Amino acid sequence: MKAHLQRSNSGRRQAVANRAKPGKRIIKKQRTKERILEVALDLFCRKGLHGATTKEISRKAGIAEGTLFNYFETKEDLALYFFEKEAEEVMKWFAAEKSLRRAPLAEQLFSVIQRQLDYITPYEAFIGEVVFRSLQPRSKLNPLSLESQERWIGYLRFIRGILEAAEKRGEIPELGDLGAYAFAAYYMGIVTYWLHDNSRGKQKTLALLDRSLAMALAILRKGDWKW
Amino acid sequence: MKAHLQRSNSGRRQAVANRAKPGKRIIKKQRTKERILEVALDLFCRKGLHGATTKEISRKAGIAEGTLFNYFETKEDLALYFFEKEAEEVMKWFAAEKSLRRAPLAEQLFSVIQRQLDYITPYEAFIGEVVFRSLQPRSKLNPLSLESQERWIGYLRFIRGILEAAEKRGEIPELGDLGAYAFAAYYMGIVTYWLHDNSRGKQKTLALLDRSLAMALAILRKGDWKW
DNA sequence: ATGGAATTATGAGTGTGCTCATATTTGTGG
DNA sequence: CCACAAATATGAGCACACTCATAATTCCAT
Repeated sequence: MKAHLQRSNSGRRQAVANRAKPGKRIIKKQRTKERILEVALDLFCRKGLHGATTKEISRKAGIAEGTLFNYFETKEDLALYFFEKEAEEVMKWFAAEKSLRRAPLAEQLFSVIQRQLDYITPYEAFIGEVVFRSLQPRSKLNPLSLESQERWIGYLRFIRGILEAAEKRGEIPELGDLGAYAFAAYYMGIVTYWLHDNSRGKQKTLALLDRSLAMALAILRKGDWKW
Repeated sequence: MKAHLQRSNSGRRQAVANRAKPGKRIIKKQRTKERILEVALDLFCRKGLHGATTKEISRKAGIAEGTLFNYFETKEDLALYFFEKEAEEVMKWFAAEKSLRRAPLAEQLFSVIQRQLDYITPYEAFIGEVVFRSLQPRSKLNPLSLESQERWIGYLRFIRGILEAAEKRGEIPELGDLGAYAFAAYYMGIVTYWLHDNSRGKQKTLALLDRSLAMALAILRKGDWKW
């Protein structure tokens, strides 16, 4: 088991002791991370993931080339950070949005996806290069296999929760794990469509979302499918 | 417009003139390509796409490092070759299999996917690293964007053809381009599931295929969805 | 304040995928 | 058979992502 990043045990003591003093180290660390992310976002958008080099990112962030890798294991991880944050963000948002709690499933899912798409809009230029790689397991011979899968576990549980609630309300039959799994595949399809959608305000994608979700749920409601 | 590979105009004259004499060049070329593919398949399976190096592939194939790139633009392209060949293969097979021509759509699609999965079984260890990259557009800033999309056009047209025939038979409503598009997303989901399926003979995947296809088509048959 | 431990920064070094000017091989017309 | 052109092979060289031994910084007990 390798520790890819230089790790610290800080924070544990901090959390217990004085919470008003963040400490010079933590502040610096956070500032550096923010600078990296800021510069990386700019370069990824302008040059794409492939076109932007870690050397340039480091230079413009004012750090040494090696320092970058103390913050992100790989360049790909750096790019994926934006995608991961978007998932976290939407989960928080959904938890807070109480009016959605009792809305019909179609509306919930539509809102979730729409919100996610909104969120990744600034990353449109490079997110396509990276999204699918995060989904895929690396080679089974590669020790990173599990790790890359874990990225999605939190999100899948989130979706699973939404679906389970709908199952309990009797909106849809019991789908089990496959429900969230199917949704993930569906979401990936939507993102792909979205990436190629040149209509104003991505209207076409929104229309497709609306129609396809309505259709899928209308169907699930009708039949009594036994899985 | 760059020509990435050293190209030849050979073959044109050959085709018109003497077809019994392949010519030393063409033979050598083909042999080299075969050796590369043989070695690459072995190494990709044993070490994964990331673990196998172009240096080792070249060495074991008995060619210089640079020669490899006269045959395949990138290492990724080399790996994708196996996936592309599989698509070609299944299209040929389907065209030849006359009994399938008038089979119900579910059976057709099931057969197609099952055949494709069978075909990629030897590549299981590394295909996951590569499949999704071929689907995705590279960055819009990257000139390779269109190219990587073109990989799928042939296959999508093939699926489109099958769906259109079913539309004309009245099996399903008219879906337009979205039909093939949805199928591709579905297929990607199945492949992902297949990659993680450890059941004997991938039974779970086959069961899922069966159920999900039957369900999807039963649904499409029922409603009169206007797109 | 001070020494020492824990943490973070550094950049020369490594092996990689890939390029390109050059050399070699193959095909063709005289 | 011989020049000449076209196609193909070659490997030194390049920029890249990433590593790691070492240096610099921060923290804390004394």
